Amino acid sequence: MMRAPCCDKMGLKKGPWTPEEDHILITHIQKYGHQNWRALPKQAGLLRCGKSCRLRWINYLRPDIKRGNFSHEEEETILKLHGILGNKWSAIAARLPGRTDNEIKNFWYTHLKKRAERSQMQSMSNSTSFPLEKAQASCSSEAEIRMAQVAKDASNATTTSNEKNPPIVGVGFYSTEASNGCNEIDEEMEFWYNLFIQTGH
DNA sequence: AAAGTGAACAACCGCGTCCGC
DNA sequence: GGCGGACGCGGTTGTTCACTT
Repeated sequence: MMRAPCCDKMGLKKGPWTPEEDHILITHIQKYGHQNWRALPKQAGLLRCGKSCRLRWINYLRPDIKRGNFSHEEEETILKLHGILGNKWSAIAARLPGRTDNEIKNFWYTHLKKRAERSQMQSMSNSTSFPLEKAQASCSSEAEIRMAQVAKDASNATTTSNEKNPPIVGVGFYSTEASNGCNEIDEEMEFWYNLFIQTGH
């Protein structure tokens, strides 16, 4: 199928948004809403493509956006949800009110990825005394199975396209818990299971 | 003070899916 | 049921800024 050209149209501005453009976009959306992103820039008198407007609004101009540093709780939540959901940034963002998928994605790649990798390396070295595979094999609890199902459902509910992402395997931060035994994993699973239930999935 | 380097963040791009015609 | 426009998502790139040499 032929894809309609979007941002490559001649005459459309690219690059950083100016305060004036932000003001125009905010005013227009507050007045008329955003039923049609494609038509919006023309109606508002912006030399931007609809995609660019949408991104700007969703990631920075929405009134409910929470700016500033991530709290420790938010960090932990991202780490855990990423372990469950993988790179489903929109699904993760849905569990963090005021945070956007782009913000979380950036935060992951600049901060948390290294932490998760360190954690994984640590678990690798620990695995000589207590192999992860062994732990996982013996810990394939009912809670774990439920958790996988819930995570899958939650992911499907919030996003539809994602064949590209690898299967969700909690090797990263879960592995450290794995080395401590099954009970903690079960508790962890139960916690996140309950969280999903409470949030409606 | 200038150059180099890496981290952090903003924005763009391509693709898959949805949905109306 | 097929087509095509629009939207949303995730990956990637570009830019800015802070820090080091």
